[in-house]
Amino acid sequence: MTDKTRENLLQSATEVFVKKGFSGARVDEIAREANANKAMIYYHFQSKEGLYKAVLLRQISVVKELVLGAAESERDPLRRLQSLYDALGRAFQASPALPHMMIREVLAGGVHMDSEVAGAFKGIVDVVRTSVEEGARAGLLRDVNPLFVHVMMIAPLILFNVSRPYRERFLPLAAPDVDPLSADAFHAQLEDVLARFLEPCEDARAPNSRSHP
Amino acid sequence: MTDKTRENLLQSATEVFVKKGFSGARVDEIAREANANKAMIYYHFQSKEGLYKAVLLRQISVVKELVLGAAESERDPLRRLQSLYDALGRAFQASPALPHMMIREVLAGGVHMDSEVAGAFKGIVDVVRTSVEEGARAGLLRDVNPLFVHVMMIAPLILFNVSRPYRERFLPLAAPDVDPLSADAFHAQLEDVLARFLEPCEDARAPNSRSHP
DNA sequence: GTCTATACTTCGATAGAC
DNA sequence: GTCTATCGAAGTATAGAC
Repeated sequence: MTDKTRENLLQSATEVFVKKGFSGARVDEIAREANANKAMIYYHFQSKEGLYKAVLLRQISVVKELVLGAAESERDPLRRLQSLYDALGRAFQASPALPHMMIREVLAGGVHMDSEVAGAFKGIVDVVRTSVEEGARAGLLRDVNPLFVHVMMIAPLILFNVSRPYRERFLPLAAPDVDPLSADAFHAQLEDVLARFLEPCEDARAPNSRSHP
Repeated sequence: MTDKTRENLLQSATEVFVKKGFSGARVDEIAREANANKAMIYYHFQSKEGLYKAVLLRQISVVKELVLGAAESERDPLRRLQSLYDALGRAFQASPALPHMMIREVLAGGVHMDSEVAGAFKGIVDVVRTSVEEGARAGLLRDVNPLFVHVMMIAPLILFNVSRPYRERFLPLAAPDVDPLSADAFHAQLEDVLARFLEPCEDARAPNSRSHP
C-alpha cells in the first residue's frame, strides 16, 4: 500500500498535464484529483518538473515495449512496418494521453526529454528506417526517404487521436452531414494508403507475390 | 506611427506564444521583446487572453484568404484540392507560427476560438468536403470520407512544419545518415501520395492493385 | 508517509503621472 | 499613447508536527 499515493499522483498528473499542458497544470489540482496532498508531490517527485518527467517516461515506455515487440515479431520489412503501425494504433487507443504528450514534446522542441525518453523515440525511428532501407534494397518496397514514411505513419495517427475533443465539438457545426470516422476506420484507411504508397513501382503487377492484410 | 507599438506587440506575442504556449508565455517577456511597456498590452488588448485571440485571428485570416482564393480559382475538384493543398503549404512556410497555433488550438479543444476564427476553419472543411463529394459524384475522384482526406492533407503538413526544431535537434543523434528532407520535397511527396489515393480505380476495394504501373 | 500551515516568488493587471 | 510603480492573486515549494 505504500506506493498507492504515488500511483494516484501519476495518474492524476497524466490527466491534468494532458488537459492543460505543463505550464497550465496546477500542482494543487493534481494533488486534489489524486485525493492526496500537495506535499506528497514534492516528497515523491521533488518538483513539478520531476513529476512531469515521470509521467512522460511512463507513457513512453508503453510505446517502447510495443514497438520493439513489433520489430522483433516480423522479418519481412513491409510486415514489420505494418506491425509497428498497428502497435502504435493500439497504444494510442489504450492510453490516449500518449499522443498528447508526444505532440507537446515535439512542440516544445524536446526540452523535457532526457536520454531515457530520447532512447525510446530513437527506437521507433530506427525500426522505420531499417525496414524501409532493407525493403528497398531487396526490391520489396519503394525506395523513399525513411523520414517521409515515418511522418506519414505517425502524423495522421497522432493528430487524429489528439483532435477527438476538437472534432466532437466543431464537426457537428462545420459539417453536420459528414460521417464522423471511427478510430478503427481511420486506422484501416491509413494503412491502406501507406501500403499502396510503399508498393514498388516496377513490379506492381506481379500477381499474388505477397498480400496485404 | 500610432500603431507601431501595437504591431510590435502582436509580432512579439506571436513568437512568445508559439514558443511557450498560452500559459507558458509571460506578458513581461512579450512587452520586453516588443521594446514596449507591459501596460501597453492592456491598453491595446485589455488582457493576456485578448492579446492571444488577436494573434490567433491574425494568423488564421492569412489561411482564410489563401484557402478561399484557392477554392475559387479552380473548377475541377482534384485541382481545387491541390490548389488548396498548395495554398496551405505556402501559408505554413510564409508564417511558421500558423501551424503551431492551429495545433495548440486543437490540443486545447478549441477553447479560444470565437465565431470568427471558427468560421475560417469551417471554410477549409467546406472546400475539402464539397470537392471530394463533387469529384466522387462525377466519377473523377474515389468515393472516400472527406474527413479522412482532410486529415491526410493537413496532419502531415502541420506536423512536419511544427517539428522542425525537434527534428534538427534529435535527428542527427537518432539517424545521422538519413537525408533530412526539405520542406519542398516533403510537400511534393505528400502531394503525390494524395493524388494517387484520390485516383478513382475500377476495383476500389482491392488494396493490391493500382490503375497503372 | 501524510497532513497543515505558511514562506517566498512570480505573474497578470491597474493606478496615475506625463 | 506611454511610462513607473505597485497591488493583489495565484503559484511553487518547504517547514515541521504527527
